[in-house]
Amino acid sequence: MQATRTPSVFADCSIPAGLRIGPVPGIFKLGKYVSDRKDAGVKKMIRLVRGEFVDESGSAVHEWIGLIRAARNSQEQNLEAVSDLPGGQIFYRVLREIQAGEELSVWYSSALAQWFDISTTATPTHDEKGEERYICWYCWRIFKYPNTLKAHVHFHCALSNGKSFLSNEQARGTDNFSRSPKSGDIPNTSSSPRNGHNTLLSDSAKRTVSTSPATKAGLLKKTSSEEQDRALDMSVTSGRNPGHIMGLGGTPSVINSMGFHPGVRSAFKPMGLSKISPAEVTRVESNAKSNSIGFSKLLGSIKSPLPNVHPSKCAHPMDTTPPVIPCANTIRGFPLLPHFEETSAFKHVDSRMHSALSPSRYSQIPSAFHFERFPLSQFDGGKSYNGDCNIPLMPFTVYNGELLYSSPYYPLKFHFGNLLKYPDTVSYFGAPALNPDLNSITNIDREIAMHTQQLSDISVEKNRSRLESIPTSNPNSGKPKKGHLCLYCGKLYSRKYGLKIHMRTHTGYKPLKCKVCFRPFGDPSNLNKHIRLHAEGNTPYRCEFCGKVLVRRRDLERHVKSRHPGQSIKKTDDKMEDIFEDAEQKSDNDSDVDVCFTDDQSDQESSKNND
DNA sequence: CTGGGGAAGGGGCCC
DNA sequence: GGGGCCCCTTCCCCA
Repeated sequence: MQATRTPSVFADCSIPAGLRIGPVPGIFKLGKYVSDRKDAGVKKMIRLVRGEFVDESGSAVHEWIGLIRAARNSQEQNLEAVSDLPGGQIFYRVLREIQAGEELSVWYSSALAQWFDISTTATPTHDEKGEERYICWYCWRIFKYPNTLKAHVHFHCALSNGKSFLSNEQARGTDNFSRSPKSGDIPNTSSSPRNGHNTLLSDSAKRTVSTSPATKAGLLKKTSSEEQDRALDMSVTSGRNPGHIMGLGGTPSVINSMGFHPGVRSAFKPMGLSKISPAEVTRVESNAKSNSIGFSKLLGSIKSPLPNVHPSKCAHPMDTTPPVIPCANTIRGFPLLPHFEETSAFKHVDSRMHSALSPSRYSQIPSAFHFERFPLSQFDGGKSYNGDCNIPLMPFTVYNGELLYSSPYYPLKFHFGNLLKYPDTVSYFGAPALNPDLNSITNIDREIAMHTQQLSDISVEKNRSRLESIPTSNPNSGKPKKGHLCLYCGKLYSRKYGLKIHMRTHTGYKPLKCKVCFRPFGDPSNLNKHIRLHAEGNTPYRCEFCGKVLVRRRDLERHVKSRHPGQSIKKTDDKMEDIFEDAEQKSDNDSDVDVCFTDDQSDQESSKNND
């Protein structure tokens, strides 16, 4: 899915430094929607008229201030968000003179960043090209800009709990960042803004918000549009909800006691893997497999991984209350899945997987909704229901002999499309994993852990629309569709292999590498396509009108269409066909022997070398 | 306009 | 025959 292009605010005239814009209405969530990529949206021009900022239609500040983009770094930042009092009204202060035509771009002042528990620093690392990159030491995502990383950690990272370990130095504990600044000088009041991203709003809650004092005061004069939502996420609960996340930022010791040590490379692998011996992994896997004997047995074993939490409370996995997680393979409360194959996510289902998927979300989804779409009979006797909550842990259905889990989630691309790819095929643990499967487990588990949290941000309405597009075996919908269903996005594939490759788009697992440039690929077809690029001059498509050589038929067609309008490509050119075949054969040979290899193969090779 | 990658569908081979 | 896989091709998106 392509991200909606949102307007951004530009200066229509020069704006002198020191001026204030604001106040910012609504719940302040600056940066929640910032990404490394900046879409070219509609320009909203603002100017100073008699000392007041208005846009081209004369609208006052609160109408458009939410459209001002979050700055990705200090270079593009020309405003800073400030507040006179902790928890008070927030304004944007002009840091330097803004030229006419320049985009307004804002980031937190230091004080405000502390108040919001957002890191004030992020130390870059460098990629293989020497370009600066910012790594989230929780989930290993890589960002181009410091602020996108900060926002990621604060708003989105499933593994950070919103904490701010951003730089290598911080991660190693060489400063005080391991301690939430908010637990210090600034009191952690119920109006503290952090935590919004962990909440999910019911309709009633939305109504509550809509009648909040802020709304009544006219600050939220207009219903929040998508655009305004970027900065003023009004659709989520604030301090009015004394919810389960509150206190997270103020209880760092509890979090740390869970054994996570940012920056220590083993800190990630380990939560899932270091504590599990290969034998243990095998055991868990075999358990899962044995469970697959009967779904009723499997489903009946589903329990919350948080034994201290009464199911009726439907505690969120991010809740800080239960620091003790009995499962060995967890990431700070996010259970890691046992070893399972890429495509077997619906095959070897472990009970903890389901409980990891944030039962609290379901606690706020009208249960009738699930019942309606997933009749009890489809849940294998209803054993997937939590008896105390009377809420289904996961909408299961069994179809074609496979356990289908109809994801109520939105397509994941929606969430990750703005993020840079992280180095999927490199070893995260300093050295290549001895067992390639373990490496893949890590990728898959990490992805799932992240997806779990990312997905928890999604509104019920989106879930509903998503669910409605999921193929079901509903007798009313005619002949049931056959195929292999993707756990994540609900897509149906006619072939299992197709699903396997597709799953890699969710998990990020890219076992194939170009041996020339080491670029990783998840899809062998794409690797082969890529490999052709290395076959210099040996490309099969040459323009018969100008001699230009192109690597794909599409390129040639596009080229002829644009450069030689009216001309057409000959249907088949024997000579070209020969060249193509030669190139193909070369490519095939190369791909078998020299050019591409999988992690497995490379491991075999390395082990041979070691021998 | 062009180059490149992501994703997916379908044909075909091998076991 | 079915499963797994490779490969080609196409479409789409993006820089």
